[in-house]
Amino acid sequence: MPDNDAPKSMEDLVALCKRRGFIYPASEIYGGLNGFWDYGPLGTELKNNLRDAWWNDMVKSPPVGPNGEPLVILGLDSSIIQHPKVWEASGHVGGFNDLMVEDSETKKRFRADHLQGIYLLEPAGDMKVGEPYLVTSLMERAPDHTLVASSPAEALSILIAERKMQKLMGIRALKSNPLSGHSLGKPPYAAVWVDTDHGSRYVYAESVPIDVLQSLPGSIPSPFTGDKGALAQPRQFNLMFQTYYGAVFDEDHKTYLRPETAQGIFLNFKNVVDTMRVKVPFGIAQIGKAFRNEVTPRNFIFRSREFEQMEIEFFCHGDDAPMWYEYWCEVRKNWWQSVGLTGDNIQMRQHENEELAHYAKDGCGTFDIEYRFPFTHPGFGELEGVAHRSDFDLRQHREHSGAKLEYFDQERNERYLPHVIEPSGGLSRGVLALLCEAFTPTPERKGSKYVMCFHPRMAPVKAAIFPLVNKEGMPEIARKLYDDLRTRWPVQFDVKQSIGKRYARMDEAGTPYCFTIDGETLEDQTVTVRERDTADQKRIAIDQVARYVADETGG
RNA sequence: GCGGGCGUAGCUCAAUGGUAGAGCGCCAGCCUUCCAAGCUGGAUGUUGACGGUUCGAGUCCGUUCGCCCGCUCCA
Repeated sequence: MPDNDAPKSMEDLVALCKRRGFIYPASEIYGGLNGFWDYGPLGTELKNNLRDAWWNDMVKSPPVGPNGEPLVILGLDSSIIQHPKVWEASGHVGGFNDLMVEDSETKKRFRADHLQGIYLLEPAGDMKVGEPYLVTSLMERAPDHTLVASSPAEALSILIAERKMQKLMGIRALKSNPLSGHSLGKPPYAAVWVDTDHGSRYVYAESVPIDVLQSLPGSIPSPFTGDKGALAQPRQFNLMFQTYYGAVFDEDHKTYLRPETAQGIFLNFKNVVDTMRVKVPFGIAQIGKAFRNEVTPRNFIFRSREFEQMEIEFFCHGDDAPMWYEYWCEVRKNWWQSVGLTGDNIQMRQHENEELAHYAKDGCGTFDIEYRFPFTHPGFGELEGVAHRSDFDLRQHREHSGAKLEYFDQERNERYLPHVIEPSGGLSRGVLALLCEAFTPTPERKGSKYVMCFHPRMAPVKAAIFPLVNKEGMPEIARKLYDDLRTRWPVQFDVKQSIGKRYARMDEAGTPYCFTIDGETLEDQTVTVRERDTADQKRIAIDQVARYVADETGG
């Protein structure tokens, strides 16, 4: 079984994935494309198995709810390309078209051109000319030792009002009205003549130039905390893939590839309610591709630019949201364990307030289900987030589209926007977690260097059928067994080379069972079952093989 | 995005500026009665890409793409 104490080698895993047809670098013959990967034959089977298990367990046969009744979860498959206004309503467009600066402590962002500083024109004490000491921005009011304003003039008027600020700058008196203040050349938008401990001088405010932000990020205090050194380099956050619909590339037809599948569900909430005879609480589920221009794609398929999500939006009354939130955290963790992620490698983690996404601010929080990947070891990486999105999305779409999205609850005799609990899992990341969990070096075993210990339900190939030797009627019997099994499962038939080599090949593919026809089969109609993880063998009747595979693989 | 390392056969790696090779794997045949056994034969390369220097570049120089590590980042 996997040794969970030591991190496994990602390099070796990536090599095995390519060698055995799980995952290839995308566009490899052209040199590859950063942030994209292709699934090979075995990887596709693996991903399909994980996807089908989710769809079966969440949609076709959903879990039982707190009241003992099975939940109602309905499937959906919405467009990857949606109306451009969707992404304005969802909040994805707003913050990400301009250069943004992020405070690494609070995770808050502001537009770089909204960052404004108040400068001294002459040295005063420790302060130097041209270096920003107090910083303002358009963001909401910050802790008391920084200024927040929508314009330099406003910043200065706050400076006038706030005696503490004056103290920080060594200002004893303001001599002129800043709002009628001096023009000081290239655009100090406002200035004020002040008395300080070191004499009289100008103070003025202007946007902090981009090159100053880039060269001196450590010297600029954060507008949120006033701390220096917390601001990251300003950068363009073009998170979404732009595209155009229609044959003409015209700005009116610009839209985006979806960065999450969730919005398609919100767009169809009303359709589903109107057509499917459902009552709140219920869920809508969707599996599909999503696209994000990640700043730094890395760690194999963990952060790629094209990936696949498995999302449920579970609609409920706001009062019941905390209960459903707890419920889904439990259901989803159990599910990941059921597909083979067990032990200490999986954990739940509550988000801190600062890291909550924009849509989750008002909810009861976000739980991450995390997996200890080799590249995060001993830390963990996100596999799924269970978030309370409150009624944020339906409210946004109601405002932007004008559609009536309220739900009328007959039992409560109340019209309301449902709240949403969102278990949002990464299918691609799930595949990676399955690969990492299964990947087991076996230096002690003579046969194979690696075994992929997949849960039998997830294994891309369920079984292999071998004649022990390629003669004496064995291949014919093996072939008949193979023909029988292949209509129900992905199985392989192999007569070539030594039996040990064939077992070893199946170990690397993660095939859980090998059935071998040997001399004894000819006498008593039994075959050996060779188990992947232990290499143990036992005999079963040849006519029981199909039942054995069905029992062991859950199908 | 920054710094460092690395790109040669499917994989792991050789090859003073002078004819691109080995092992493993793969394929075929033989052999083989349970864990990459053995024998024989075979296929496989735009040396990541583009340009430059040179009589001649896998090797030197420049650019670019990709991968790995550390920062950074990851609404």
